[in-house]
Amino acid sequence: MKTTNFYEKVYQIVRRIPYGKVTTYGLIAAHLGVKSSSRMVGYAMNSSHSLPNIPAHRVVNRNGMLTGKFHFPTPTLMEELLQNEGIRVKNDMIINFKNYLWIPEND
DNA sequence: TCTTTGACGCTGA
DNA sequence: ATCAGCGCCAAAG
Repeated sequence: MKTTNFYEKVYQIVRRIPYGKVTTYGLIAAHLGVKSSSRMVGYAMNSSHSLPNIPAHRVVNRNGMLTGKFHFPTPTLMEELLQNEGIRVKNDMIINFKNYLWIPEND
């Protein structure tokens, strides 16, 4: 059957993001083997609101910038959640982003 | 069925 | 180092 598991894969990875950690669209896409489709990852997240336990706020772009914050119920919710996890956000950007960066692995 | 969109990333100037 | 433009690929209308 080989349907498009793209979204499904993305959701699984995002769900695996540990508390206090963040990842990027590019890393997720790369993990799926389609690093060129980094945009699709974010697009998939758009539907993530339909599913629970999808910490979309832990997913940022490769610059560590909260690009998708405007897509949240409130544009401040995303940084609020991140800061709530101990991640410092300044100017919509994660401080020491690289320090909080989490890379999806097969565990 | 075809067109437009899109929470990104990279290369070139 | 900074700015701008193009490319990717899948999903929804």
